[in-house]
Amino acid sequence: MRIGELAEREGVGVQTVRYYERRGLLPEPDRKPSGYREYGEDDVARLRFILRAKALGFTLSEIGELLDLRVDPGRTADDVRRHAEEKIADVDARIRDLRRIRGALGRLVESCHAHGPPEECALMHAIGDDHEHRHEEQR
Amino acid sequence: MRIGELAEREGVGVQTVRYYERRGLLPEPDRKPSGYREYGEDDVARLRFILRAKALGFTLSEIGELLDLRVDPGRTADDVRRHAEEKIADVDARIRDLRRIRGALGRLVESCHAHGPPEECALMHAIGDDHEHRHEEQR
DNA sequence: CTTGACTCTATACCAAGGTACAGGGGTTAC
DNA sequence: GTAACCCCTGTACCTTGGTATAGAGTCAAG
Repeated sequence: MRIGELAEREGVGVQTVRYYERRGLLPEPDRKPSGYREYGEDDVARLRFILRAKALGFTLSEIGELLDLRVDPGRTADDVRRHAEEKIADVDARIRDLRRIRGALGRLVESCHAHGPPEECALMHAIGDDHEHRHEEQR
Repeated sequence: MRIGELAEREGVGVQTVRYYERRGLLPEPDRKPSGYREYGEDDVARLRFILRAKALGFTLSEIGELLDLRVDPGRTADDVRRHAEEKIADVDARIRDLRRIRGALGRLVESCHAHGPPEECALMHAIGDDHEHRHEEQR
């Protein structure tokens, strides 16, 4: 398929697809004799992964690192494993924080069910009551 | 406490704190006669919430909406409930996606434990095998 | 009573992640 | 063969979320 179809299938602009290629997130595709880029289903899957990971708060650089965990002759399995374990710790921390927010939102909805004006909200405390938190996380 | 102490306690710059105030994420604090901003523990908690939510991929605008779910005379409980339910759906979707990535990373580490070169990676499929996905999510 | 570290406002600048031309060529349908 | 519509490269521009700088006031220690 051509770039327009790929872009439309994932709901982004063609410029964005070319931008991801420049950033090294998408591989340089084969070209038709005309010079047109030619994509396959693998590219759709890869683009989809990029978009969802982005919505989860990963930067494009981090997404690049995630994608680089894939087969790459010249890297040892041990190296890949270490990187993957770092990412796992990061992902686990995000899930924990999201669950706290989720819980607080749930309680907020509960408190709104019966009585009139909304109650004091536990949202901030949900995520703030943990003092041993990673400080490098400020993107 | 003054702005410098607040900023240092959460590991950001004073400019950032003032920027959040301009964006309406932090309330305008009381001022000393000198004009210096004066902060309390509530502000620390609120700032911490903002920073963590940001690391989870929420934009500053979305964080504003989350914070606005708090007590605000003039909003009905029903209104707050509806907004909170939207946020819950969003948060649940993020947790689902993160768990998929987490699972795929876990399998990747498993595959690296015993044998030499890393195996073909299921990372993309982990997050891509679901065709009824929200398309407004492209931030 | 001055020096150094902090604060104030206002404005300018920056990086990330796109998005929009400009100028040119390919492709397909009539 | 000529519209209408795609694609190409290259460059310029935009928004978000800050960060830095300029010029001036404040505060505590010595």
